[in-house]
Amino acid sequence: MNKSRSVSSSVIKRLPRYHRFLGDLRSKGMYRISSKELSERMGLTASQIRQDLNCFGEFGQQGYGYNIELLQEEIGKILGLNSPKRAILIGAGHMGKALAMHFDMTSKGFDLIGIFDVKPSLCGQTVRDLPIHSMERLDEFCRENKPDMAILCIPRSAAHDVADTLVKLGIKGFWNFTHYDLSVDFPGICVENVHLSDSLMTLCYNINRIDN
Amino acid sequence: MNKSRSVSSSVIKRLPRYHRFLGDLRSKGMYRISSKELSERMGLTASQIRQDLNCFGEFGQQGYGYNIELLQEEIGKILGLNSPKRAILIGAGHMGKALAMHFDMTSKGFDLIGIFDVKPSLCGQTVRDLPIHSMERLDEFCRENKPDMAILCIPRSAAHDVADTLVKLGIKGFWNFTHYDLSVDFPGICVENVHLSDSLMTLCYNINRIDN
DNA sequence: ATCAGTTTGTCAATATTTTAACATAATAAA
DNA sequence: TTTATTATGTTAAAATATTGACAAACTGAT
Repeated sequence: MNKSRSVSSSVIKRLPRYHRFLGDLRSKGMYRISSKELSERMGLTASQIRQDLNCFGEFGQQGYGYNIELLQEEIGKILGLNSPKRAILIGAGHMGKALAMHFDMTSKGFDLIGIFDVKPSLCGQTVRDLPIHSMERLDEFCRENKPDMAILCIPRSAAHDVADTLVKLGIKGFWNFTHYDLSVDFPGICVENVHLSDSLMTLCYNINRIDN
Repeated sequence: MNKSRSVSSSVIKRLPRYHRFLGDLRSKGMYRISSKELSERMGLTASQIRQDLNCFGEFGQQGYGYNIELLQEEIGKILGLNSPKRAILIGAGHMGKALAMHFDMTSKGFDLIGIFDVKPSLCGQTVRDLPIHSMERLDEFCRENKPDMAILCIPRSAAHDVADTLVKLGIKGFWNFTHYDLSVDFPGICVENVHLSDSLMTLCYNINRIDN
């Protein structure tokens, strides 16, 4: 099914959005859609949608379009949402807690299996049935539970060292909320930086542009 | 100083990252840097950095490089961080509270001036010295305080209608944490979608790729 | 069964983004 | 002062990404 050559990251970054829109259409009771109609709803070109999907196979039918349910499933498979990976959360401050409580990771390919924080006062507390462990237990926990990925909600200053430790414990990817670019330090490891500051500054720029 | 033709969003999206790295260098006591050295630290090409900066003016000197402090200031000005805009937060659930408490908006060009939530039990509570208002007070508040921007931390289902109301009340930009693409609905309004789900799915894809 | 109308997958053309190359100008050392 | 070195701003080339065009294939109505 997969075409062998590697797919550009521009395409990959659009897949979750397709997945989301197709989910919406499904919940509206729709069962089929053409690239043209989908493109209008998403604010893209039909050509781009067809081009993107073609990186992975042929999911549509001429004269008919795409089966919405089928296509969403396929994109889910491509993204790997079906076989959840184990995730641990490092840092149970406001952001960490918000993510753990508010965010359904299971439907996005991950299961949260452990929470850690340096702060002794937090240890023992429970978030969504998971106890917050002391950082001292990290080593042991990772060897027992083999998590695949870590969510970093820790101060900037701690980011590099904690990430270094985690890489040595076998962590393969980071969802990084720290104001620090991990990708530069760890080539070969997957990093998704969520730089909230950056997006806010971009918004600031854009608001100024329409004003002036 | 500004060159008149509009600058591509690829360039704009890199500016906050430059700003951040330059801040780091400053705090390390460095005062000058060449595009070559900066590129190595950031994992870019020197050419790209020079090209990017050139969209806005000439900030360096041949044979010397860039003055770090000066360049950071200039990028801050370009982004508009100097003249803070007024922001309101809609939705004081976990994510909303985490942002309000955890996040320094002032240094990113915004001042948080009001918080709103539909839930009656939250109203009256205080977050960082700001009271949480009922949504009924939104109209009055906006007319009095003229906020420029709204942070949306509300359920998906409410997103469109709330945004619609806010646009009518003069809001010019959204920092949108809802799983919903506002940009499609409101052309002309600035929207920064923070789709945490999307970045998590992208990470899932990438972790699978290195596994297989 | 036939035929007009759709819509895909793909190839080719266009546009955008990134990288490389280099003339020019400043630095810093002799 | 002179000269070798450094490093910018800018132009040109290469690489990517997006869009347009169309033959082939299916739908659905007659």
